[in-house]
Amino acid sequence: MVSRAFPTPGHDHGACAAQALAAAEKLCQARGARLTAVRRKVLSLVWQSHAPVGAYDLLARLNKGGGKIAPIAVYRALDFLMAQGLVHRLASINAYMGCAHIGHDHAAQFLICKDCGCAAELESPALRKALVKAVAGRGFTIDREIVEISGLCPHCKAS
Amino acid sequence: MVSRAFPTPGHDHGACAAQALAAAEKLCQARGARLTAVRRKVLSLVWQSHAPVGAYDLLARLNKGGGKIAPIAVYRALDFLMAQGLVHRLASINAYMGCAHIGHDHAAQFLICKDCGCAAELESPALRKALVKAVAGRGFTIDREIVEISGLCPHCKAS
DNA sequence: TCGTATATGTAACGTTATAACATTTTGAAC
DNA sequence: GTTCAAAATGTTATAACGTTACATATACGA
Ligand SMILES: [Zn+2]
Ligand SMILES: [Zn+2]
Ligand SMILES: [Zn+2]
Ligand SMILES: [Zn+2]
Repeated sequence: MVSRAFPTPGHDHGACAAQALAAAEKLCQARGARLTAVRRKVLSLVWQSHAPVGAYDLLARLNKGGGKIAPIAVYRALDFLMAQGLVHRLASINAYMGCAHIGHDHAAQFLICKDCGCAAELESPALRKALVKAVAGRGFTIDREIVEISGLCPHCKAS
Repeated sequence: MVSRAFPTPGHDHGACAAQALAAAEKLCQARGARLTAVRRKVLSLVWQSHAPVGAYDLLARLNKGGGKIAPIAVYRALDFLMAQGLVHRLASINAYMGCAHIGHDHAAQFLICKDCGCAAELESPALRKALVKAVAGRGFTIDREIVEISGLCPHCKAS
């Protein structure tokens, strides 16, 4: 499920994953984009938790059980998924996470917990606005924005 | 010099570098931090331009002329320089740039031009404030913030 | 079914960063 | 000045992340 709160340790994550996969399926169908077996598998692996996962971790999970998929296959799948807005890349930790706001076409901001490894999208219009405004005076034309905030999530802070 | 505008192609960059190196020297002295030969050299290489530079680029420049310095030496120097706030790392491009606001102890934001490769620090209190505010409601404790905006600088836009 | 565009397979390679351990340098205490 | 420990550097190898190049297979409309 798309939750506005930071992912709770005990939540029904099966629902998150199922919802995300279903939405992806639907979106790709609508666009005529081909969500192939490999891509679908990678997407489901990305959604195994709310902790962003590295490409080689995904690769290992894919190959668990004797597969021989090469790194490039994972990167190609991730490229497709990112192009469709189904997955985000977190530059600060070289990892990938499922998008919780499929279809919104957003420039997202991320919260990353250093303790549990989970991440969440902030998607704050106010922050985005402040950013655009801050840049405006400098004569700079924005193409891409990366906002990644690391720290302690509420659940880890409590424990 | 510390310029508030995006670095101009024709500016007196020798002055930028000289000022930055002098400030670094002074700061380290005051702190009792050891700005050794390697570290000073790396810092000066970082300041060769306003375009963030990769660690292996720095390594190549260091070894130009037959040196045999290993990668780890560059990373150690960069670690020191970052710890002292003299250099920033840009996660989105795996590159390093000199800090233009030595001593301010700031959480900086960066503008990166895709065309000329130059970068500048934004250091907008308003943006920082908006970010903190946006996160506030989520119960998240901020440790580190990464804001990297890529696009076209005013000079490249003009040409 | 033909032909082309898209997707995947295969192998090698490039780039970025760190681990582990030996040696040297530094600066202060004696 | 000698001694000693901390800090810095040297050395070697390896981990982690990502891409190039080219061959093959699959999908899908004409
Ligand atoms: Zn969940
Ligand atoms: Zn946490
Ligand atoms: Zn300059
Ligand atoms: Zn430019």
